[in-house]
Amino acid sequence: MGTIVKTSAGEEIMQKISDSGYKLTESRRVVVELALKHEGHFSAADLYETIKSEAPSVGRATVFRTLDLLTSMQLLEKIHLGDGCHSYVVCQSRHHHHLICNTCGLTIDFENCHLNELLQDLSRLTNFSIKGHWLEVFGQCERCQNKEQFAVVGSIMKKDS
Amino acid sequence: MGTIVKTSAGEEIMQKISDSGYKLTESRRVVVELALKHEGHFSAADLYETIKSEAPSVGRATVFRTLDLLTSMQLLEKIHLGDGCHSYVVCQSRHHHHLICNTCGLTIDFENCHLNELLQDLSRLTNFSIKGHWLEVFGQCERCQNKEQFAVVGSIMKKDS
DNA sequence: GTGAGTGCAAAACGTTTGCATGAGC
DNA sequence: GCTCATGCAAACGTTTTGCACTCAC
Repeated sequence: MGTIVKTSAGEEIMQKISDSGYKLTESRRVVVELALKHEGHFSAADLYETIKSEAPSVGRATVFRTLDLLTSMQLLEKIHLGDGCHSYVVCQSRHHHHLICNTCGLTIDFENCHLNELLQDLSRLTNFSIKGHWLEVFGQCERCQNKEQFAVVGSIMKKDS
Repeated sequence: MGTIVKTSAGEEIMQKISDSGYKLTESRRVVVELALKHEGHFSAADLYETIKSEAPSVGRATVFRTLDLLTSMQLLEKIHLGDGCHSYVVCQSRHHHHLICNTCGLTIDFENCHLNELLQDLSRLTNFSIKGHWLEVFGQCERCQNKEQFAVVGSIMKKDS
């Protein structure tokens, strides 16, 4: 307990932190490694819960500060879920969007949004100077679709267990 | 001061509230009318500030409760700004998206997002069952673009006023 | 050695809730 | 008159901040 396995992706991020002139501290390494452990998106609270059990010496404020740092370096991205909560996802490419599983949180990136034509039309019609856009797609991943079928059967079988 | 002008749009919303079986109270009327006063999006805090000066008897909790009610009736929609704050916009049509001015908050709805092809591709590639999507476009409206030009000139002219 | 970074606790923030009172139907 | 809705205040969860200490450079 308490041993944080260092991943290569984590080391890569630590390198970028160092390259940007920030110090390589143990707390930052913990936050980075545990953030990478999450398959999909995660909230600050999720991450802090994990940290409390795996590396209890790291404080809550440090989690928020490190998440902010990573977000400002575009290594993480803040996303919004349907219910209004915000979460973070690890960020790979420059301009991209997310396909998010509402059930398990699995997040898949995609790049080409084919929106250029729409944005040009909008700009022409409204005289807005368009600065950016934000697209998120919600659904259910293959695994959760299958699980849900099993779950229904299961709940019938062991009702009021 | 303290006089809430009743708009026809406001009366229309009040009618829908009544039709849905909710009571037509003075507080709800105040929230609806002052929400309609906002040209673009507004936060709960924005609205409560306005209410504190125009109708100070209405409590904070009522503002939140009424915003929730209007959102659940799809008369308002909760949107997310780039910085992570949520705001509300008055909602006209069924499926639509928003073009938002980053400077003044002016919000323009548009309906056709031409995303069907993209969503089909995504579904095919990932085996996700796609439930919905969310698109917001950010930019600067014509008026704010012009204002910004003046503002630059202005600040040069009366620097350190 | 120095200052950026930290942990802790308290504060701030936005939002929700419990409850006695009041207004709409 | 009955109930829903309200105002108030307190509680809540999340995020930020102030401060003394410490660790990476």
